[in-house]
Amino acid sequence: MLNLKFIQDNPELVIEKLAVKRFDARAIVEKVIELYQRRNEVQNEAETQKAEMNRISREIGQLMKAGNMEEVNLAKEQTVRLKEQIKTFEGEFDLIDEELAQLQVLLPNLPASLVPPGKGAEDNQIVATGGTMPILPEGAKPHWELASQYDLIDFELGVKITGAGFPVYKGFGARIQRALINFFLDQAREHGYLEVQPPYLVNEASGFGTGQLPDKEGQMYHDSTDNLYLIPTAEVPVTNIFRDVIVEGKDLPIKTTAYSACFRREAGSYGKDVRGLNRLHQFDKVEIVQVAHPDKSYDSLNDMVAYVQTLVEKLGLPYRILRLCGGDMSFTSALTYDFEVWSAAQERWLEVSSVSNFESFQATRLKLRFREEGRAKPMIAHTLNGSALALPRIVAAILENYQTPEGIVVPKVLVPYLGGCEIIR
RNA sequence: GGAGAGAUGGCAGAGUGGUCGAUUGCGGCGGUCUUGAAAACCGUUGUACCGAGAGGUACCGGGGGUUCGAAUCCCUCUCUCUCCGCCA
Repeated sequence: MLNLKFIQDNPELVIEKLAVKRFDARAIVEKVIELYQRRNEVQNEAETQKAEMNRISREIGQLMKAGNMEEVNLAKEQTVRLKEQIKTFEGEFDLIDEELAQLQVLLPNLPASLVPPGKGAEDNQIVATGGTMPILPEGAKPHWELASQYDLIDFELGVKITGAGFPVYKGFGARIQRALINFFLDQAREHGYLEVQPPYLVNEASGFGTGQLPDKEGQMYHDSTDNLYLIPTAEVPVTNIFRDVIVEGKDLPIKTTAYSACFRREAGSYGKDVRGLNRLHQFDKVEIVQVAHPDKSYDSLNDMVAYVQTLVEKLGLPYRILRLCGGDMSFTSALTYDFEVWSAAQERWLEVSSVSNFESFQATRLKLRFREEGRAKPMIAHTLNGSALALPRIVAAILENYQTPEGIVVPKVLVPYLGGCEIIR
């Protein structure tokens, strides 16, 4: 979320920047400034009174010691009115503070200056492409048919056990999941990321910290008995490692990676978008997260994009990198690059990674700060994350792009992870 | 799930109603001494908000209450530990 003081000092900048995200912030910004000023006034009043109250209380202590009960009672009378006034001011303060907090979370993050204007997906900028489009054999099939032909994934069985969007992977289908997870984790580790295994359920504070709550509540599965949320991405538990933490400036950037299953309700999705592996309620993903110095966070972003690029290249998948336009960006992001791979039989691009710099937006919620050497006050850090990578669409692209009349050819980098198997027949 | 104990600053650990943001030790930082280091000694060492500043306010797991005054008393929630039960 945006810092209140920043909003107060830069109202026009906030409004202008958020217009790029097609968000009309004027009314909220004006209200925030008004409330913020009022809150400070009330705070000043309340604190002046409290100071007086503290003074009298100390005095009473002295008088009691001296045994001067008459003056004690006199002093006590003084506090009655003060107490009431303090209560009134504090009540108003709490009210305003709550209202401010509610407004504050309505404002999206400001887009970085690189973010192109635009409404939706069609306005995203293609900043890089790579790989070569495969020439598929006669009678090439989409991945859901291949999955069933080679008995790799059973969608119907998943429907029986749970429901749509919860496939059962079998045999090489299951092994290729495991292979990809290990491949991605090994790669991340080699690039300096610390591997962690986070919880798959998180509490409300964590959901708030990364920005899923309060507004994206409907996208997460929720256990109401214990008030816990199933994670939609490892970003949530991993980033929340750093909630309420002050790190050393010299340790930045802090690079963390985690594999997790991800759970998304995906309310409102339908049609070809949810066919086969295109969109699932449960899927596997390896996530990379960085905590960075504010001056260096765009270096981190570039570093992460370059890293993800090596992954899709090693898998031999044709890909393109998009810089998302204002209208297509997430609420929390300042700059996002999406990776898409070509799904040759479906003849469409599939998003397999989204790499974002959140600047101080998450860190402000998280109270994630760092201490720079030689500087007294801790400062808010920057956070970034990216998929590296999400499995299902990678699997879809591999199945489709690597199909031959003899079977599915295994990408070279995965062969050692599949016990030397070079083709799935 | 049942019974009991507990939660204090980076860590350990005092403090059971009055000047306590908090004794002390360790650790960290700065200094003296030393060719350098260690040891010893001296000093310093939380965060947030308000304020131009002086300074003020809040925070002793979270929330609420009693009181002129709460780390300290009461209620409640969460978590940790010990024992019992159950168990991958």
